[in-house]
Amino acid sequence: MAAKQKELIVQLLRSSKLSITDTRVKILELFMKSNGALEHADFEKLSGKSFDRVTIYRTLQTFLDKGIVHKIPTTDTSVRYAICKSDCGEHDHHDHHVHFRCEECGSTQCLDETDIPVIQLPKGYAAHNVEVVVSGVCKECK
Amino acid sequence: MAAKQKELIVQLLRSSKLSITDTRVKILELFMKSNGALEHADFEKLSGKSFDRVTIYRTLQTFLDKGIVHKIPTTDTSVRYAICKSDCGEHDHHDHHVHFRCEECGSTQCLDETDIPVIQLPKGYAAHNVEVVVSGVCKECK
DNA sequence: GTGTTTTTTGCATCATTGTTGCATTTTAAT
DNA sequence: ATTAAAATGCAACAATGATGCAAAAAACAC
Repeated sequence: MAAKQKELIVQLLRSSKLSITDTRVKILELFMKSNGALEHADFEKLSGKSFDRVTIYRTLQTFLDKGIVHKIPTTDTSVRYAICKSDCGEHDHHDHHVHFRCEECGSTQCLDETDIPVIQLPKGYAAHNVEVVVSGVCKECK
Repeated sequence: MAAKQKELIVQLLRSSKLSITDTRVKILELFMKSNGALEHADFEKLSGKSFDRVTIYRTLQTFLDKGIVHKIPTTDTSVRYAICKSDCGEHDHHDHHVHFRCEECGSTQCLDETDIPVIQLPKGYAAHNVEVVVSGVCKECK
């Protein structure tokens, strides 16, 4: 089980041409364990303070650069990251799914099955990426 | 012109049961002058440093509480505010339009004419609010 | 208008978040 | 096992935001 997951993580890092380090493996484990988005503070808590703040920042930035994770828009100063399930490459990164923020439990989830609609913009605007964040009550809290 | 705008601002503050102060009037003027979203740092710059940082924070929070402005989601730590054009009340606040973030000039605009689509969520989820942020190139930068 | 009460502001202080430079450690490659 | 490259931890710093409290300004009553 855990060994299998570790193997997956190693593969993922290899295919992104990243060295295998404790921090990276641990952070990816945390991503896979949680079914929602995580923010920086979560990693400090969940990892049991074993990693330096700065290392976590740099690790998340590296994962972003490589398209392993993506950011989710928020209306506050928090920065939330979710792991990319599908076809996010290093250079052409798009999230083709909706993000859901539960007002009860505060969790943020990726609704992978829910496609984002096509938005008809006014003349003169060119769209590269569309982010949809729905807030409400999730199925666990209902 | 300017007198007329001032009058509008006073009316707006009165109808929200807020006292008329220099800071509030100035910040609302800046909102009306700019056709996009503003963040805290903008007010410090645009107002010519004449107001205290804390006062600006508190003023924006007050406007949020009263439904005069709303926040726009971002993927970084910045918090962007836009003035509510339409039917945002104190308790039932919804933005029924799309936000556009230009990758060239960095501005964020409200596309008041562009309605947000209805999102079909998975079973068990209840939606209260939907935020759509499109990024790309705006008509000024094209 | 004047005086009083309430609200707002400015300042000092503190907490949190994120960044950078550099020495040390770890990983990868030979 | 040795060496070169990359990642980490630490110290220091900057930016953002919050809170308590005294001074100033606005609103209200007269």
